[in-house]
Amino acid sequence: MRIATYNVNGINGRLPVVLRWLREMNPDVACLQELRAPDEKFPADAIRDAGYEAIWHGQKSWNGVAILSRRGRPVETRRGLPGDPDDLHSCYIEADLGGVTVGCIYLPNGNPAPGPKFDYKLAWFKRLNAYARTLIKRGGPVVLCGDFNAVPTELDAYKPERWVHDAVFFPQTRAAYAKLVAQGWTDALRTLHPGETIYTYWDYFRNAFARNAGLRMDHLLVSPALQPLLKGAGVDREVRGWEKSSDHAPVWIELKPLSGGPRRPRARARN
DNA sequence: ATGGCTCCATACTGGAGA
Repeated sequence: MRIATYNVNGINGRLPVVLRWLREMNPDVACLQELRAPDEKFPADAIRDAGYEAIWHGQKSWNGVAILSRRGRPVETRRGLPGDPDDLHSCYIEADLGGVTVGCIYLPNGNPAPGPKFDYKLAWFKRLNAYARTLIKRGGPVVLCGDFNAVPTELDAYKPERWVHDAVFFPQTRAAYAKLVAQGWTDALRTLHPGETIYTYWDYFRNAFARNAGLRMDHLLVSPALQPLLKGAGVDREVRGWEKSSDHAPVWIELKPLSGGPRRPRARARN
């Protein structure tokens, strides 16, 4: 089972790229961020024609998250993080997909930092961490993925010194991310590829992609119950080089099939 | 410190992204 996350930077402007990516990479589940479209402008028909059922939480111009599945309709379990009923930003949606809980995150960017936008980012991060802890305590199989707008370590940035004044690399941002992972989550990309240069974002300026001047800030975190099933992780890097690409590339994990339960014999292989 | 590029809105320009 392949679960992917992709910050599309405008679902309608990006639709041809997204459909091509779904067709070529064929993820079972796709979490999208930065739809930048209200609910009524989500291209549900085109996505259904591509073989995916979807749930989404849109917003005019900014933010917006969606979960797509080609293995049956995602069953929505939450939209929006708990802890602030006045927060109207569309930045979190969650679904059950065949027994796996998948949370799709668009963590606020927070620039300029310091300032009120950065304060909002840190407050949002704090709410995420509080909620993520309840997921860990519940003990089930969970994937939390998306654009965290957090660059975990210096290894995850080309020329990290250029980013020290940016909200994605601020010490408080990295500390919040480290605190989240320390709850028991496995950062899939980094755990399976320790020491490697892995980027998921290259800005549109300065020919950044061609120079591989990127950042790693799109992440897939798996809960302890899923960690033994994690068998692969990667970045669909070539998508970033396609015509009219997002500034992010899709990122994915591959999970072994969930067993039907501790006492149930393994199902016989289907042809 | 700024700009480079690209998206969206309702547009001939500006805000946000990171």
